[in-house]
Amino acid sequence: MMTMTAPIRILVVDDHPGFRAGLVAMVESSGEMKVVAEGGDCAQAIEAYKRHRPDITLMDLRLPDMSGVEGVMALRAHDPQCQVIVITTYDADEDIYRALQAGAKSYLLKEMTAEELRSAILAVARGETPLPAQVAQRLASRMSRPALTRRELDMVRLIVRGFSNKEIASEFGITEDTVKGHLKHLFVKLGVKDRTQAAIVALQQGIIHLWSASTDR
Amino acid sequence: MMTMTAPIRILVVDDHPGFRAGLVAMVESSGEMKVVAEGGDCAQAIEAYKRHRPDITLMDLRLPDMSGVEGVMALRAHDPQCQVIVITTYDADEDIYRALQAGAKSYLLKEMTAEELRSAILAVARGETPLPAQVAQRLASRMSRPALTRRELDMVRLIVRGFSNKEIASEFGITEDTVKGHLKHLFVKLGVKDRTQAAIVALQQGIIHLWSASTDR
DNA sequence: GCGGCGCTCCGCCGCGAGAATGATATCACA
DNA sequence: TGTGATATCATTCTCGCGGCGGAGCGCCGC
Repeated sequence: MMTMTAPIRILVVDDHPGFRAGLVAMVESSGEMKVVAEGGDCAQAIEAYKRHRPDITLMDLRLPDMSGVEGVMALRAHDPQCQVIVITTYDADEDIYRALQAGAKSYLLKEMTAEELRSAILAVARGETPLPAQVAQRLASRMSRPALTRRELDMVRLIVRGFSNKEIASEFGITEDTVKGHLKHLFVKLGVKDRTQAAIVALQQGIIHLWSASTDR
Repeated sequence: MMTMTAPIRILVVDDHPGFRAGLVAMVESSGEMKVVAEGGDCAQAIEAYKRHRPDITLMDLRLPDMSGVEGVMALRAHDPQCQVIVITTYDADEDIYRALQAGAKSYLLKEMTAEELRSAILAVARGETPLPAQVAQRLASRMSRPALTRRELDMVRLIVRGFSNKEIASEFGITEDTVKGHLKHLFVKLGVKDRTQAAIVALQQGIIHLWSASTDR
């Protein structure tokens, strides 16, 4: 049985040793919480979670082995009760949406202060889902935007990789006219006029990422 | 007169309080160096530099008020002898090139360990310019690439903002044919076939950034 | 059952984009 | 002085892109 005064036990997952050290310092500057384990990728995170059963997990979105969203889902698949707070530099609305969708309890930006971090951890420990004003605002803008269909996502992914309409068509085994139809809808939803702007907007909003669309990184 | 055993005095500039704390922890885990001041943007950095005259400045590339490259130039304009180490998540070759061009003595990625950081600081303090293998490799690939002219840079900037050839032409007061000519050269240099791919490649290589091309961020 | 939505396919049509080629002026540098 | 790089403007041509309208099919939910 956990008493009221027992410190909150925390797992930190980030591929930057420097930022991990910073998180540890911020967390442990107060006696009410302590870091019990650290990890640099999702595999280590799951391993550490099983061993230490932390009350709260702080997780970066961009990790070497898989995305933080996948990491959150993996942790929740293993323990649906786990409390994950995503901490990242990426404030694109789609990233926020997906992370919360995956089951994250909060979404913080790396610009946050130590006080903001600790108050968010305490709130999540109380069962709340605190969202900073800036993040909540971006999430709202995501909500008011029409969702892209699977096909439209396929389109924008290949557009960013430089595919022509014909190449996209043969990639999916459909007609070029069908591709044009999807693009038409895509442009309307993104509020753009051509494929180039569609690619840029998709990158800005976090719908796709350069590190997943390019050959390496 | 500084003696051999006096600690190296360091200024840390990063807009993330968490990462600043991590850098401080990593630096001060050894007695041979200490952080004498911190800053969250370039203005604070220059202010702190004038007051504390640090031996070495650790600077992030992305800052709220101006880019880290501008920050390096500003510091060196004030004191050409200043020793700046850029520390960033961005490993695009153009970023590396510009930072070193601006006078940075080293370029480290945030994935580095505490040991790598400290050895780089010691090396710079000795007058060397240490570059991690990964960074050196990307810098080399940048070197083997033809440099873009000023006009070609103008082109790619407006392409990323969704301008058509006609709009680009009127923006600069030149003919659409001239724009086409520049684009032709640009495509060859970037190794692409159309404006969409040019935009993507320019973003990947760090020639331009979404946060400087879009309306906000 | 029926409407709505997503996916598919079809036509027509205008325009912008890019390829090919050539010419001229300027400037830096050898 | 000549050579190369840069920037400018021009002509012609082809083709991919995107606009516009229509239409059939399957799935899901009310």
